[in-house]
Amino acid sequence: MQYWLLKSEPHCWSWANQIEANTTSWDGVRNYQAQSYLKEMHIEDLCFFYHSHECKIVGIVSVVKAFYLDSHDMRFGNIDVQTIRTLKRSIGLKEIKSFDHLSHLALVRQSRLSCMPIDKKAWDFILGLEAQ
DNA sequence: GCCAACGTTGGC
DNA sequence: GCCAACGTTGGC
Repeated sequence: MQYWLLKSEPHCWSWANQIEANTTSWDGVRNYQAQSYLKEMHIEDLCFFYHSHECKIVGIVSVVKAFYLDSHDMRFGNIDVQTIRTLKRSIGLKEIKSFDHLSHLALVRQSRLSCMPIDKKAWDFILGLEAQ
């Protein structure tokens, strides 16, 4: 089981859209590094759903279909994700940045990356913030 | 809305 | 294959 973070521009695809759709193809990733992470994802992996611009994690989705080529553009591929749940409270980038032991995250180091791994330790810690 | 930090393109 | 110019993303 691996953990990830997926960024979405809320004006394009918001958490509300995700809840309504329940299952959706995660397409439109056009960055080489992000694509390579998509390829590494497996069914049942969990992903934070992050709103860019608002800069906060709002929910959790799971991978329900592994990497497959996009039918319209064979140079790139997608995965499918399913809504798991909304976080009890959203967790902002500012808060994440306030912890030194989270400074290694690509979320902090590579702001432009839209799809990235989250190690289990960081995943558990961030989820723990939810209850506070 | 601005701009830093990338990624991409194309002329050489 | 280098790199200048340009385009894009996302945090602020």
